[in-house]
Formats: sequence, C-alpha cells, structure tokens
Amino acid sequence: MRGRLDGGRDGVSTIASVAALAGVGVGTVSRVLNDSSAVSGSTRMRVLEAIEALDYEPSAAARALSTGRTSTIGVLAPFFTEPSVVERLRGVTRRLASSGYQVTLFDVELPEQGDAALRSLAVKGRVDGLLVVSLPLSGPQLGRLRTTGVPVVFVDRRVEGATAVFSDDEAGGRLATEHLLRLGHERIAFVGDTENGPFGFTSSEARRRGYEQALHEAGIAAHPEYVRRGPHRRDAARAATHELLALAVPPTAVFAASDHQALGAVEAATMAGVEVPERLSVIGFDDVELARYCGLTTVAQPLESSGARGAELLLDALAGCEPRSQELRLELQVRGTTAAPAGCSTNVMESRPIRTRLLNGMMREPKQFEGET
Amino acid sequence: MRGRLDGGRDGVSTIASVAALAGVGVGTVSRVLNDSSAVSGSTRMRVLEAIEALDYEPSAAARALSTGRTSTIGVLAPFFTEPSVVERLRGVTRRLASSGYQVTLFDVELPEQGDAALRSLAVKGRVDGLLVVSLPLSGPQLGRLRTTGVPVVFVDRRVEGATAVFSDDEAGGRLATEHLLRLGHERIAFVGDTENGPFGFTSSEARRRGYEQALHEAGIAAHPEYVRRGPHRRDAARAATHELLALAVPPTAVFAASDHQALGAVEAATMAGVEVPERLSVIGFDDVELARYCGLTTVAQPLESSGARGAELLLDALAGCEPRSQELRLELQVRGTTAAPAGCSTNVMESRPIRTRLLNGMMREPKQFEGET
DNA sequence: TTGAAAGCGATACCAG
DNA sequence: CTGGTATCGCTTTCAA
Repeated sequence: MRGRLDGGRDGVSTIASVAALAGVGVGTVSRVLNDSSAVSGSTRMRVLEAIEALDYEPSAAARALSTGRTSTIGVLAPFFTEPSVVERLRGVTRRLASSGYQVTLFDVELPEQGDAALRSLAVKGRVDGLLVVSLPLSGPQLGRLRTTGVPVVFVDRRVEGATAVFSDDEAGGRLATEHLLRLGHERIAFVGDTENGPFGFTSSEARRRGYEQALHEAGIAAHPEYVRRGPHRRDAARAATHELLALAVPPTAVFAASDHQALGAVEAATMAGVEVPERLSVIGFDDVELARYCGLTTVAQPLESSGARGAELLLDALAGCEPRSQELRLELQVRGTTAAPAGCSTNVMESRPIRTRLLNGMMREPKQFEGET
Repeated sequence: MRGRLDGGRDGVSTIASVAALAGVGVGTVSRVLNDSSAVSGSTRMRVLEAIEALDYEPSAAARALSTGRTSTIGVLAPFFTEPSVVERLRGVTRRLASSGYQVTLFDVELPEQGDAALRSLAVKGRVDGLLVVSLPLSGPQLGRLRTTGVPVVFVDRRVEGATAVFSDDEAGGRLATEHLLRLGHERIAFVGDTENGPFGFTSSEARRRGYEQALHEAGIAAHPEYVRRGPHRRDAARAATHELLALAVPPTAVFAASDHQALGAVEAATMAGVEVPERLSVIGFDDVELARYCGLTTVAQPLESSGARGAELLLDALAGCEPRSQELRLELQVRGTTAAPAGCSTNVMESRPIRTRLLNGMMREPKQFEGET
C-alpha cells in the first residue's frame, strides 16, 4: 500500500480505467492523450468518449515522473521588497500563459536563508527551468545551480557565461546625471543602496559609477558628502535626503538609484518645505507604475518586457535552442520632478514646460526622448 | 526506456544510489529522509553521509506520485488587473514561506477562457490546496472544484458553504458614504464597476448598496445620474468623473468602488481644474499601497492579512481541521482627498492630516489647462 | 495500429 | 530496526 487515501479523494479515474472503459490498452490511451503516433480514428473516438465519460484528467505527478519534465517554470525573486519585480513578473506570466507551463514562485526576501533553502528545493524535479530575477547569486550558488542541469535565465542581472536579460546600469546612471547637468545643475547628489545590501544588489553601484563618470566628464569634482547609501527602503532614502538638504551647501538635484528611493527623496523635500522641482530636482530609475503615476522623472527600463523576454529565452532553452543574452534599452523619461536649478536660466526650453510635462506624465505617458548630445 | 534524457541531466543520484553507497536498503534511506520510525544512530549517520557525498536531493515528482501529495498550493487570481491582489499575494507567500509548501500561480486575466482552462489544469495532481482570490466562480465551476476533493479557500469572496476570508463590502460602502455625509456633503456620486464585469465582480455592487443605504438613512434621495458604472479601469473612472463634473448640478464628492478608480476620479478633477479636496472630495476603497502613498482617503481592508489568513485556513484544512470562514474588519482611513464641501465648515478636524498631501501637491496643477497657450 | 511490459523514484507495508 | 517489494499513474519501447 502507499500513502494515497484509498477512499477516493481524487477523481478516481486513471488512465487504466479509461483504457478499460474504452476496451483498449493503456498505451493507446496515452497515445491519444499526447496525440502521438497514429491511432485509428475509431479507437481514438472511443477513447475520447471514455475520457469524457470518466471526466478523466491525467496526473501531473505521474507524467512528471515518467517523462522527467514538470511543465513548470520556477521564478526566483524578491517579489515584495523590490516593486519593480512585480512588473517583471507580469511579463513572465503573460508570456508563459499560452506556453503550457505553470509558474511557481520562490519568494526570496531574506539574504541567504531563503535563497539557500530554495536553491535546492527549487530545482530537483520541481521545475523544468528557472528564472532568476533581480537576485545576484553568489558564486557557489551559481555553481550549484549549474550542476542541476536545469536551464536558468537571469533577468535584471548580468551573469558571466549564463543567458540573461539586462540593461546597462552604468549607462543609465550617466543618462540620469547628464540630464541633470544639461538642466544646469552642478551640485548633484546620489542616493542609493549600501554596497552590501541584503543580496548585494549591484545595480545601485553601477548606477553610481555612471553618475560619477558623467560628473567627471562635465569637469565637476565628485563631492563625497553628496553620495549617500542606505538600505533599499523609502524611509532610508528620505533620511538620506533630509541630511543632504541640511548640508551647508545642499545639492540642487538628487539622482536616486531607484524610483522608490526617489520618491523618498521627494518626500523628504516636501517635508522640509523644499519644492520639487523648483528648488530640488529629483530623478529616479526603473519607471515603475508608481513613478508614472506620480510624474517622477526617471530612467525607464522596460520592466514587463524584461520578464517576457526572459521567459521567452527560457522557453527557447527548454526547446533546445541555445538562447542568447540580451540587453534592453534604457530611456530617459522626463516628467515633473526635474527642472533647471533656481535662479538659473540655462536651457529655458527644457525648464519651462515642466508643468505640462507633469500632467503629461501622469495622464498620457508620452514617450519623450531626450535630444542626445 | 522512458523519456528521461539518459545523458544524466539531473544529479544522477537517486534514493537507490544513496542506499547502495550507504550499504543499506532504500527503505532505510527513505526513513531517514522522512525521519520516520526509529533508525539506529549509526545507520542514520552512514545514510546521511552518503546523501551528502552524492549531493542527493529527493525527486519531488516521485514523492508526489507515491504519496499523492505535492506540497504545492495553487493561487488562482487576476493578479495584474487588480492591484490589491498583489498585496494579498504577499500575505499568502509570507504565511506559506515556512510551511514547506510551494506556491504556484494561476493568473486569470480573461473571463472564462483562463478560468476554464486553469480550473482543470490546476487541480489534478498539481496542487494539494487552492486559494481563490478576488475571483467569483460560477456555480458549475464551483461544483467542479468541489468534485476534485481539493481543499479550497476563498479570499475576498464569500461563498456559500465554503471557507472564506472576506469583509463586509456593504458596510464599507456605508462607512465611506457616512464619512462624506458627516463632512457635510449631500451631492455624493458613486463610481464603480459595471454589473457584469469581466468576472462579475460583485464587490462594487455591494459597496454601492451600502452607499445607497447611507444616503437613504440620511434622508437624501438617491440621484440616478450620480451613479456611474464602467469597466474596472482607471481611465473609465476618469471618464465617468469627467461626465459627473459636467453635470448641471455636479456632485461635491465621489465615492469610488476601489482606490484605482478613485485615483481616476482625482485625475479627472485635476484635468478639469477642480481642486481635490477643496471642490471635490474623493474616497476610495481597499487602501492599496498607492493610496497610502497618494494620500487618498479610503476604506481600508487588511489586504496582506487577508492573504495570510486565507493561507492559514488552507493550511488548517490540509492538516485535517475544519477551518471556519472569517470576516475581516474594514476601517475608515481619512487622508487628504476628502474635506467639507466648499462653503461649508463642518468638521474641519476630520479633513486632513498634514503630510499625506504630498502627492496631491504634485498632482494639483489646474492652472495648466486653463493657461495653456 | 495496438497490447504488453519495463521503468521513472519514492513510500510504506511485510516479514525477518 | 531493517531489507525487500508492491504499488502510484503515466510514457515509451518492442513485438505482434
């Protein structure tokens, strides 16, 4: 005997009962189920009828054991600490909806703990493929993942020798900073994540490097006091901005490593009675829905597409084709939280329509491109 | 032969290889795996070593087939059309994180299509239990679900004879409307969902009934023109509010059936140059994160808790205890989008906490449209 | 075309 | 305590 409740919890019908009712062998039933080989029209008909009559549904577990495939794709991510991940997940499910694959979530909020546990749980006979989103895995973890032989695709993370969907955070940092510079800002601060965040998020640092480069190219000396790092939370960004504003020579603009943090910066300014963008410009990164809604100027990356694209690459891998990593384009999205610094009339063209942009950003989401160079 | 790639994709190690290496029978290995019965300390040790050496991980599929349980809980919901669902999901995953169950998502965005497909896919050998969130199933669908014998718990939906976590939408509708009445409003409009929305969402209608009751009790005649129903989308709510504002005698307050729709109402007002809350009060429902952030007055329901509680009830059911349905409390959350109607100074106290008006400040740019060149 | 039979990898009895 | 062994439900050769 096995553990199964003999009472008959399940629909009772198995491939054997179908075969019996149809008066054929189980092999034949399996064939019509997978419409493999040729099955004579008449038998197929009988089998179909039996299936119908018994309300039969094949057991996923048995099928998985037999074929070695689960029709399930795992998604490993910090879903709720990182709001952008939810939008990426949407892309994943959309793309996978018609693929015949289920989606199993592995929510990793805590550093190693969750990860370590899930890494092993995730892979063995539970999923055919794995999507790792916005989560940098350590070397050993990566190695372990590889030995399982399960195809893995990384989204929002570039990994040596692995297929991934990512964007150039450094370039994004430059994009943001250059926008601020063009507006006439010179005292530009950066608010990002601590270097050893919960998962060692590296995007923030890459973005900071871009910021530094842009300043350097503009011939502006980096001011260490203007660089603030803290936990990846809105209140931390708020506190950091609060400190920045209290400086003897406060910045006139803040580049935040994420929209979430940018909104924290906006809050801090608001609370301190500093108008945005009149007296403080704020630019974020990601372009999450909230940013669109709040009219936040930001560096947009296609979040939903990244998830969809990642899912697609994984599907390719599952189908046997060797997928190629892909870089997604970043785009400056100018909305209402950046403007020329007070008392500066540089770039009037760019500074006056701010208010209109604010509305546009909120209401119509125009694709605004920056004139390059 | 079976379909399995003989090449050795997987970690190759099975319970048999472990048994061989440890020089014991598979039964014994299974015992230490499930630390069932007593296994002599020394053998257990040897087995553990073998497991370690082989980097062995039991196959979920085989286990599922053998035990009839999958250690997986399915969550059926319209994750991305209904933002509140994401917050509920967060509660679900949090509660399930330490339970040993995986979470498989069944995203249902389209009416029957998705649902019909998933209903069958979902249940047979894929999940041990099902959480149905914010999705009213039709009678036949419910019946079919029942015959599978899989325990089901409904979240945000009250179902006859099934265990569920829900709140009293009608009471919530009253709560919202009474708040508006107390502020001195008499011309109160309702913006909600069409009665036969994609899934036949009924919450909206229940909330409307509460609204009606409150008006009735206050001796205010219901004004049919003040009741607008449309698709559950922000732009639809915006359009509806636009029409309301264009009425000969426009309302001074809007009760929206959800925060999303309420924000649409705020947008419409903003675009029409009508200040919120000075000239139009807006109250929503749900208290999603965006609402908190935008300073929207709303009827709060514990979203995350509802998910967690639902998961807990399902766990109970899975453990054999008969779970009991539960009602969650609704609470008025007064923030920045409601105030006494213009020219009325009743209850100024109730109208707005200070710092939540942050976004309103950003959003209110009425002059824009008027002063457009 | 189709039936029979050998696994897939684990669990859980049944003797010893 | 422990080693066999009979399943679980399905897929897939291998003959017929």
